[in-house]
Amino acid sequence: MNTPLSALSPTGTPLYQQVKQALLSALAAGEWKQGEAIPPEKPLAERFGVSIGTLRKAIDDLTAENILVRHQGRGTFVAKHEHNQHFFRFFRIVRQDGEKSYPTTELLRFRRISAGEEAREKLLLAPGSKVFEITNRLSLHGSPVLIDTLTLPEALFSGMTEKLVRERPSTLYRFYQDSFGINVIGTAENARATLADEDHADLLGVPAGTALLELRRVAYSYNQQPVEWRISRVNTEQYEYMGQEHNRS
Amino acid sequence: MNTPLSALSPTGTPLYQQVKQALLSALAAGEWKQGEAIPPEKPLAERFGVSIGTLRKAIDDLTAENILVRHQGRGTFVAKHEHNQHFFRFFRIVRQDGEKSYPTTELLRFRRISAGEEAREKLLLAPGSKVFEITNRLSLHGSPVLIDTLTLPEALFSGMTEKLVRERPSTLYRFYQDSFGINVIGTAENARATLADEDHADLLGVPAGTALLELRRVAYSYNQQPVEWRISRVNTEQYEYMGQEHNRS
DNA sequence: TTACATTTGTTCGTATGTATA
DNA sequence: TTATACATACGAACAAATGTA
Repeated sequence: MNTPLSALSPTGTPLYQQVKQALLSALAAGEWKQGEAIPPEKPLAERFGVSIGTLRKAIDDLTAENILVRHQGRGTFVAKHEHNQHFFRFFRIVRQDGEKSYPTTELLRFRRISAGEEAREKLLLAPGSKVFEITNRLSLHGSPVLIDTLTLPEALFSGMTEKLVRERPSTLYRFYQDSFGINVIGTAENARATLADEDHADLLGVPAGTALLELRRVAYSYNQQPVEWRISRVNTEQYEYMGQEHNRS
Repeated sequence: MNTPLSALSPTGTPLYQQVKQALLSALAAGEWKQGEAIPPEKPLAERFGVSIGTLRKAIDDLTAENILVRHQGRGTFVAKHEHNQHFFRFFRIVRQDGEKSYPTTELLRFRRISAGEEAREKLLLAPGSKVFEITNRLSLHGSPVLIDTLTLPEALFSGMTEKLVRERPSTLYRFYQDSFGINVIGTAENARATLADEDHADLLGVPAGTALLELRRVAYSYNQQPVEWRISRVNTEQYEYMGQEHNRS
């Protein structure tokens, strides 16, 4: 039996937040692993010396933060951050009728170069820093729809090779996580319209001068660390970029 | 005294969600205006015939959605969506160096027409419904940058005239609020790339065939009620669309 | 299929603490 | 100081979902 929390931290912070911290500590200590169930509410409440309601409020917070997942009748589980769904959270190109599908990727080019000025600015790199530049073609429903040009700091992705990229068994962001320990947790994205140059027109199978949507994205890891700078050029004849909905109720 | 909710809707959806909907209905009916306090928890709980805890859970949801704001010791207030900051929350065009500025607007056209198919779909209107169609030109730093085509259901904006639009002293969304009691609390936005037609080229002062960013937006009020359907065509030679940042922590 | 035990979900009412006017 | 209002905490009861015997 553990010491009641309130005895350790008499006042100041609410009890349910102390419980939340205690749960986070237990998680960090590896007491329960990803995908595993944590103990039922009643035993946990007893362990921490609080009422069920207080324990539930702590768990409410943790589920809101996607750290725990509750399933009525089954239990409360440690969230897994490895679902494909999660990795596709940042892919926002859909058909104009709204139908979503998963893209297939072709690696077109892999280079190790000195970072250009814009890449250095976006990735907070010093002049002369080396980066990997990767060009991919993504297709939806069998037709090429967008060309991605990725820039990755060599410092963060040391050991990266074309072979690794080509043979990765999963999505790119999953690959970052599994092979380099880099978790993409957010992106900042801007959009412009451009005309397709010869190269892009060829790659997308459209005439030069076609209007393309140009998305410029920085992907961030913890602590706002930029880890990827990406320019996507999208043929929006049949597809469109689905913006995040703002504050709907 | 109102009828208890549970009597109207015996089972199925949880009580606290019924309370939440009832609160949203009261808000939509204008029972409390933005910035005003709603009644204290206890009277509200009695009015809906539920316990304080259930009422609080409903309000928890609404505060999480930024529809209500709680202040300990003062009360619970209808969130204000009337700060300039907020109104410009939905204006996301910035100069490519990142500098933001406020646009100036010119009214180019005002019409009352039958809603087209796409507008009907987006605004959930019956065939034959009348709408107001308003075309604006927005300029930044003195140069025209985008053409907005707005479609508004006549049913929601009855009494709308060109004169009112032209002489409104405030932003458009503020105008909706003050003159028609319509609160825009969210938007869903998609993006495509198009080529400028003759009209848009003239209005924006660019050659026909220039690539334009086309933003298609539905604005929502409470209960996902669509209130405005808008197509913006943006000259992104010097400006760009600043997407919402996704989930950074 | 049925019955049952387990676990989370919802709702209740009460008491006490804390912030505000 | 006092009254009001939201915040926290408690525990009990029943509902709903799940898995298993």
